[in-house]
Amino acid sequence: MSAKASTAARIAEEAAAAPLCAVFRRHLRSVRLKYTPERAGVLDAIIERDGLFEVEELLNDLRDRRLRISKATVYRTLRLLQDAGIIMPAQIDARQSHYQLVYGRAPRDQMVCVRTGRVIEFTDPEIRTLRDRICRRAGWAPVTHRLQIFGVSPEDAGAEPPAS
Amino acid sequence: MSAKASTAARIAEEAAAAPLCAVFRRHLRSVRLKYTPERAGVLDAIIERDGLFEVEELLNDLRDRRLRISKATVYRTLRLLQDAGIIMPAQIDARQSHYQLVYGRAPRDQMVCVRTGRVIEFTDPEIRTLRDRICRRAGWAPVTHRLQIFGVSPEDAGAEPPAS
DNA sequence: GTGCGTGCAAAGACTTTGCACGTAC
DNA sequence: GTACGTGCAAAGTCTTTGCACGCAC
Repeated sequence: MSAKASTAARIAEEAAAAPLCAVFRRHLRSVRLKYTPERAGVLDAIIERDGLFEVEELLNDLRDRRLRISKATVYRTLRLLQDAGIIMPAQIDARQSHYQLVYGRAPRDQMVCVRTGRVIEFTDPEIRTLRDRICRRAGWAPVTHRLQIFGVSPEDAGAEPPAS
Repeated sequence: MSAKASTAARIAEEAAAAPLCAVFRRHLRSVRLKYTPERAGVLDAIIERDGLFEVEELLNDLRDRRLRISKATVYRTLRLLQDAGIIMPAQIDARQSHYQLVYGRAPRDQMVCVRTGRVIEFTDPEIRTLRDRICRRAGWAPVTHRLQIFGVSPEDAGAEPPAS
């Protein structure tokens, strides 16, 4: 990806990110809950992470920002954000819990290197087209999808398999 | 899927299933481990399950067959089967651990109903083609993939969202 | 007798829950 | 004062590990 394309993508994402807190607020109101500083803090940290993140990272980020938000609250907020359709579990790895920001952006697909575990995110419009075609044939209404391609990246082709 | 197609598929799968224990045995030998009755029992139970399964189901199946194989051994065997490339984690749900049989069969993709959590497996050749094209462009060597399409199935269109 | 395999129970990693206290309308 | 939110610690769920015993070559 060129620097130019990446910059354009970032600007587009920042524009999309702006209303996220509004989306969250709207959802909370609809279920009669409040938009508290803790909840806002968690969402902000997620937006900063831009895409894929782990709970552990989020907790660190919040700690770094001197926001003292308990683990319990973070987990509770993650569930609310899921309900709001803002994030979804990414499930890269069974042990660690990864989530990804999904609201207002095309689903990010992942290529995972089976040698090193390295994850590269990408979006391919053809996947979406194919997904919608498959759904149409089956009579389903598509909502989103998750695609993980496992393979060996050229950089890691000589690497040892991970310790696991 | 018609009864005829399903029968044909089953026969094909049974043919493919036969050598699975040989594949496992070969892998075990290559890492200087033994093909024990416990390990065979776990693999058999997985083959019976045909595709997607959870650890809990496996444990029940083994118990039903009066095979007393401890949970620890099942988990240890699952790891070996993963190493052998026979199964892989399916990660449908963060809580339950799902696995799927992958050796010698096209990866099964899943459509997950967001209303009910119902999972339907399918295989679409175009997905594989697209996957390989994406890999080629990126210089990766494809190994396998996992695709989950989330949507609303026609049968469940009126259903309540799950309790979660 | 060395190496591997197993079951059991304990320990781990991560997540959820119960509870008491706070705060806002 | 009612309803919701939070932190803390405890409980829970699922998985892995430590250890002693057993078996096979």
